[in-house]
Amino acid sequence: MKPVIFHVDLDAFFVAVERVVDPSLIGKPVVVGGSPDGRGVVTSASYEARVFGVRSAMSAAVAKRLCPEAVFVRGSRHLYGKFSRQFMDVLRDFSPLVQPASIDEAYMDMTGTDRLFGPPVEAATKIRSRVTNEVQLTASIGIGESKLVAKVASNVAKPNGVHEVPAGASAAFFAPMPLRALPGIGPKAEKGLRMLGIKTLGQLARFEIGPLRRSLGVNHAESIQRRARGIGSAELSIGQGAKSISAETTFGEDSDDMDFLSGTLQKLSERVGVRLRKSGKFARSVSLKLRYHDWETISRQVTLPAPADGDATITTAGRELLRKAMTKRKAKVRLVGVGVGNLTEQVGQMSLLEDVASSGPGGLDSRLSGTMDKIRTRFGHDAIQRGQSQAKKRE
DNA sequence: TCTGGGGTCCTAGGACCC
DNA sequence: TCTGGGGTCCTAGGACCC
Repeated sequence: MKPVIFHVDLDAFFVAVERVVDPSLIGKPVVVGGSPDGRGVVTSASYEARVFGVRSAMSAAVAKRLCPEAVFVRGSRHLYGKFSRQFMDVLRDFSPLVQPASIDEAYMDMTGTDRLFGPPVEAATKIRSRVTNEVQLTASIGIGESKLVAKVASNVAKPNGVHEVPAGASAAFFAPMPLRALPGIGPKAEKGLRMLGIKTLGQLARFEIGPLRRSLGVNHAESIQRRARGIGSAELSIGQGAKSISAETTFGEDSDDMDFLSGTLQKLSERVGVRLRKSGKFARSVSLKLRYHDWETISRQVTLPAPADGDATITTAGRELLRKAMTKRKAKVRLVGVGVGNLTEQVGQMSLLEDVASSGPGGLDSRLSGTMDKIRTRFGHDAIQRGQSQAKKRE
């Protein structure tokens, strides 16, 4: 049986949620994102704002210049998470195979559901009306024989529509499209391909592999060309959870004050730690990210002696990386970030020789952090703080 | 115009082991 | 005293996506 994959994508998600909460925003140009007076960028713009050229990822200051009458909204992760969960729950009523791809989109394997919901387009209509009724948001759905085709099709369907690409018609569907329509071709790849005279996916699909390899690298060239021909996987990956967890912040003003940087790093580490413990996993590595005033961005990583989930372990490792990095390049910094990676589900057998009393799983740091999580859940995040972060409150 | 925050995947080099 | 080849782990950086 030919696979039937849906890609379901909420329309202008952040803006749409803000309008559910505050209906006075309906019909106005709305920009969700950072402050236009500081270093904010646009996360999402309503269609009314897009008319003025406002796009996501552009600086909020520029957006304001393009569209002075736009309403700027800060946005709340928490709120978006709530809507996202409701949305995913609706999808799971239609198929057990749902793969969330981000906060506002998911793939569904709808193969063989005809008898339950009718042919694909009819099923898509049912899903969309349930999303509208229960989550108060509109969704667009792309239907194809692979995740790749479904994803591109949902973009064609936008806003508030359905687009089906029949099995076997994928290559023809892609052929006239511009390069950037293919997920995986960004600004760099587009530039390289344009220099070869390639403008459409059809041209890319037929192009000689030799020059493509020289432009994109051997592996990338072959995978991009395969995708341009409409060939993609229909396999959904379900329920693996995050592979890394990180938190970062950009300062209002660049700083090279070690006390300040170190204090910020501790707060970020605690935020990461809370999410890590919530996931039930343990980290085998800790990473630091620094962006200097001149936009040079570095990352440094260490592997921990044993998997850990405690705040102090993350903070200590991050501090050590920070100290080394700032010794090597002492310049003002605009962004600092901390992350954990190589997450493991289970804790291996601990060697008796290993000193894990303080940092390891079930060790002092892990248990203390867990206790702090419980207190924070009951009384709020600021109810309790570990030693050193109190003196350094100056964000 | 001046660039957020959260992720994923890939590449490439060096260390280390057999 | 002139050095192979394969595999795995670790680290750094970059492209890309939402």
